[in-house]
Amino acid sequence: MVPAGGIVAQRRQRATSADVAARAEVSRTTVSFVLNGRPGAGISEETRRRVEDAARELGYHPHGAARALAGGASHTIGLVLRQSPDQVSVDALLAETLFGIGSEAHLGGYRVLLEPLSPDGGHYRDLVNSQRVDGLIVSGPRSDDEELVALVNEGFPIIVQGSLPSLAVPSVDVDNRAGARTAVEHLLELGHRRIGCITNAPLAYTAAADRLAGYRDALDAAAVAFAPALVVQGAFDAASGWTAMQDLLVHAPDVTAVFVASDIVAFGALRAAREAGRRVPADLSVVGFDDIPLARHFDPPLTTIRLPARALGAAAGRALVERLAGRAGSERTLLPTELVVRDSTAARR
Amino acid sequence: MVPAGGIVAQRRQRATSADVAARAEVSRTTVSFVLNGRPGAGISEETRRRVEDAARELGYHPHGAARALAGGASHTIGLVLRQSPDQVSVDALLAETLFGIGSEAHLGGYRVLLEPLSPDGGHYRDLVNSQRVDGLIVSGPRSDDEELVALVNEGFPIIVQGSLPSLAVPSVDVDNRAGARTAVEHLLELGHRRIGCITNAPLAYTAAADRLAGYRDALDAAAVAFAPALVVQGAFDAASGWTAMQDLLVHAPDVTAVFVASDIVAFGALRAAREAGRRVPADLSVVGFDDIPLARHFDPPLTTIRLPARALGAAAGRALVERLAGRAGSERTLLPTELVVRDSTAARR
DNA sequence: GCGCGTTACTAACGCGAGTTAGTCAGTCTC
DNA sequence: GAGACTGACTAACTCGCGTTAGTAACGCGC
Repeated sequence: MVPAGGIVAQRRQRATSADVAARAEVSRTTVSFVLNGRPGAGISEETRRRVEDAARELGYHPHGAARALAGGASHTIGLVLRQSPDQVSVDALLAETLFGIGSEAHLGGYRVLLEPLSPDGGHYRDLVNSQRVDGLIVSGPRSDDEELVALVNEGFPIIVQGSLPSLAVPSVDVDNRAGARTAVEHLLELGHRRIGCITNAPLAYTAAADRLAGYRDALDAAAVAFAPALVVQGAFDAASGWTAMQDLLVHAPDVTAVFVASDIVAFGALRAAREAGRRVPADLSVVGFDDIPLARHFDPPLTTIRLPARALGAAAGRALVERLAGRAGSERTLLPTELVVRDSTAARR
Repeated sequence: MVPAGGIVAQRRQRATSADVAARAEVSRTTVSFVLNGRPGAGISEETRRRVEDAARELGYHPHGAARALAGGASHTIGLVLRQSPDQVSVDALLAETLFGIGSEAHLGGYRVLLEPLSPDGGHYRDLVNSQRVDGLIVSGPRSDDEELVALVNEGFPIIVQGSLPSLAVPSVDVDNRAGARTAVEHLLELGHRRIGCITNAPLAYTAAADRLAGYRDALDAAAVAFAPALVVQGAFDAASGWTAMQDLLVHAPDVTAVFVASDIVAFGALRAAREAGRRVPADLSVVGFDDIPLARHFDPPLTTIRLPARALGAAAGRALVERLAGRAGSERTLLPTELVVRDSTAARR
């Protein structure tokens, strides 16, 4: 029968460690020792069992805040997400990244507190001040982020996801340069020599500069002269790729291949190529970068460099967990990329 | 001079409310009253100022865990993110959604704790048990989610983002049905009468069923007979759209327009149309749904229904905050969509 | 000059854990 | 058989804050 008083479900009173102690007829200290598997604490097998049984029977779950207060650690890491133009492709892979971070955090016994910031500001300092997080992962950092600089200088545990050459802080990123190099090597192997490059963003962005450097690396290694006229800057979106490819085909009509340092930009570039009457890959080979989910459905399906989003998140999470455990990891982790060959590239005729 | 002992920056000892009290020469209680602006507590202007000054000078920030423990509320909401196939398009808009949730949570004084789950399982019950969150937003729920059912029955504050008709729980979703209707009305206004429909997912997904219902609504209102042969099921990705459109054009070659209930699926459909020699929009008008960032760059730029991702997140956040404040909101919130006319639709010739 | 109501505070308890410094009984050593 | 040691626990303190119950001073009415 439903007790009088209403339809609201009775909220069973939470069991505390004192309840467990009472039920197991031991002290709270013993409960704490048993449940936290404290090494070196002499606990008899019999007592241990009694405590564990009592905890189970009462449905005991330690109270997070109490534990944080007493233990001096929140067991929580903060994830600062900054929405900025260079993130558009990362956005597409955001879900993957989050899962990566989350799974590693869990392995280390941490939860993830999210702090989404608008591009033009917003503070996360308070997360640190209020001791809500033990460490931070800052994604898409800007070099003019004073909060970040201050926190790093104070020695607060931070891992940056992305690149921030101006600041000495451990970071995790994809190996943009090596990835770009791989992309261009693929084109070289197909016999192309006049290879254009459309950047993913203005070169002030390190990711863009790095990818361009990878392009040059590949050319240098193959002893192909670098021609500045073959490089056009894109800017995050497909529209920029469209105009960039138009430019390129006008000023360097003899290119037989183009490395476009972003799938989204490449999407626009493909269209421009089509409109200029160049068949891809028959007349023009195109390699992208990122491998967004839609890339396999481009027309033609895009050969590209896969950005390991989940692994990236996992690496960031792991690095922070390691750091919090006192094990200092490497200062900079670069994740390898992978060439995914589809139908937008072909041997030079 | 750097003090002996190492390069590690001195971590200034955090100030506690007791420190503030000492400095202001009042009791800790007074500090608490002042800083929490407690109504009805007689505090003289002079004292208030002394406390505020002391707090500022010491750089005092209340300790989150202590506050949670004493206050009985974590001031944190949990966000459960489930990665499932029907989320692919939502994924593309995930960043926006997160910002929406985050900003509303902040307004209500809450932080967001993220719990990413794999499609095949993972638990979030523990977030609740450990009192780490005061409420939950569950995104992409499944009707067979027993944890969810149990928590809802216990009266735990939950807002579902998406649809879950089988469970009586407050939810927030985009108005799929009305959006689809708008899309099809647009086609009808352009003079089309043989209008196909490619669903975004199998009809077991409520979003897919709702969008199909909106399609029928529009036809009914215009007294256009519904023809089952004009409906083909898509399944999340562009490949499914490709085959669906091929099917449709074979079995109903006389269609002059198609409503595709997902931009990503539409992307594949556009390609199939092109390959079948149908020019869009001259021979065939296409309307999508979602307005993913890339839609404006499709070939042709896609007319579609905008899914207000940020507003969706904000609505979910607001609903939960309201609920936690004891103000019961509506059980179900449906957000309006907006027709975005681009170049994939034209008047019937 | 005693009670009553304000005003402006404060002492002390409680939240639910983790942790330090024991206690106490039994065993081993020489 | 006194002292050292070990094993198995526990009393009591701590973390930083919110909050309840109370106090002390003051004015006011009669």
